[in-house]
Amino acid sequence: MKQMSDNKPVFIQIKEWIEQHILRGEWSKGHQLPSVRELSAEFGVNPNTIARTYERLTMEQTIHSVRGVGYFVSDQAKELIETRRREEFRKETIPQFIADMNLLGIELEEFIKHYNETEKQ
Amino acid sequence: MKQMSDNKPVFIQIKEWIEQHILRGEWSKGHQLPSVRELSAEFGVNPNTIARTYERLTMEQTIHSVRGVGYFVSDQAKELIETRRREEFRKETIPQFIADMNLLGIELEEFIKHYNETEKQ
Amino acid sequence: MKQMSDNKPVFIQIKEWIEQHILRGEWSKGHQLPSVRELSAEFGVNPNTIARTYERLTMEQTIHSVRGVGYFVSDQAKELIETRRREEFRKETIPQFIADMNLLGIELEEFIKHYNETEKQ
Amino acid sequence: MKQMSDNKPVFIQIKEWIEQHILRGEWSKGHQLPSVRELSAEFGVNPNTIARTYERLTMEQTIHSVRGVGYFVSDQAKELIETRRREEFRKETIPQFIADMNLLGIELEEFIKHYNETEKQ
DNA sequence: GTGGTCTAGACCACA
DNA sequence: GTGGTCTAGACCACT
Repeated sequence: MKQMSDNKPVFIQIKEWIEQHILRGEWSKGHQLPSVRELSAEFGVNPNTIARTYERLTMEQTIHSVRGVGYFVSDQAKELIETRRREEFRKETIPQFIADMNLLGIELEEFIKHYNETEKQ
Repeated sequence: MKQMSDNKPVFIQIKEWIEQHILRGEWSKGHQLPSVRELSAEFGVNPNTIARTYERLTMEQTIHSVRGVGYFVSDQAKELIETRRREEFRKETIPQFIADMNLLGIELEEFIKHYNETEKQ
Repeated sequence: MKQMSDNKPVFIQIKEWIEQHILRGEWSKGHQLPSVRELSAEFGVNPNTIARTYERLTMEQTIHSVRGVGYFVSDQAKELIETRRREEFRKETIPQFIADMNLLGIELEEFIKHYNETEKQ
Repeated sequence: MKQMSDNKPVFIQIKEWIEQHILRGEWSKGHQLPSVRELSAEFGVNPNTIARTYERLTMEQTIHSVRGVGYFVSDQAKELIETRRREEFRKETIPQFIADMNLLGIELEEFIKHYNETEKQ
């Protein structure tokens, strides 16, 4: 059974887990997603929770359902996710991150060191 | 009346607003904070909400109360906040930030450019 | 409906009532606590009061919440409570108790007599 | 300026400070207490707070006022305080203390050791 | 005036 | 159903 972190709602965590697969190219367009039952078993959550995740992803046009068959990754899925996330990252995450660095006195050098160490792995 | 963003709970936003004042040195140790009623008027929220904020800050030993008198910034307040936040930033924020950069294909150069532009301001 | 003494705030009394259950081993790690509404009915207090109790126990890492599910006893709960209480007892309660004995002229023998009588019960 | 601990209301702390003097025999019956102004200066509190302390002690017949002269320790003061405190100590403090010892697994031997060490000082 | 506790009731997010 | 946040208003203890 997959492990989940705390804090975030479960259905958001599963949504992000799915988006990771798409972003990394592991699930490309047309790929069939695991069934609701399958995924609910894997995460140990109520099927309703998975249904809710799929519903949300459908609303965002990341996936689409084919009645009686299952859910599939949409054609534009990867681009949509990337665009949305990049924009948010540049407009909100980066400025906030830099503001925090300044406030806490974290130097750019320290960040670059962290970055390079992560890259090597 | 002070403006607040959405997303986060109000009492957390006010907590962070207070911590900013302390981190920036505007409210140093021994400084008396605005009274519960005063601050509730300033933010346009219920006094209970401010009381909750102060209660939490008290439990974190950032401030302390004197009954019938008011709330005061604790001696170790700034150090406590900085220590807590730096630890969280290094252990959680930075790794997550770098993971997102990689996932979204944001280059280190772009980040450094953002950083330098922010610095100049 | 459970009975409570006066003097102490209600939410503290309920907090201690919960800690007793944990200390006595009746509620071990992973045990699900009564829901906020359930306990508020049992003690005849407002749900907010129970929520406050649970919130404080959460901040002390004695319990933790799972949204939409409930509150659970944390793994380290018993040890945490015991450590905190023992420390307080040794550093504050015992010295104060002995000071009072001396001040009031209560002899050690009398205390030991009380102690042994209690033990037999 | 005298130091005060936290937690307890100031006027209670001052009340207990006065009672200590009487219990220890330092202020025997007929002894004139410090004036309100004097004591308020010594403790660094508002004169109202001292007035309230004296008022309470007067109500409990521990002291009495002579108009235009000051406050004096009553004849039965020491006995009154001792009786009240001893009763409370035997009926409430000791049983609670022993219950806590059992709950926290503090042995009688440890208590006696604490007791003897305090005695030597 | 200050903080501390509590009730009553609302609305939201989550499973 | 669960917890989480917030408002409105009350009463108390303390300075």
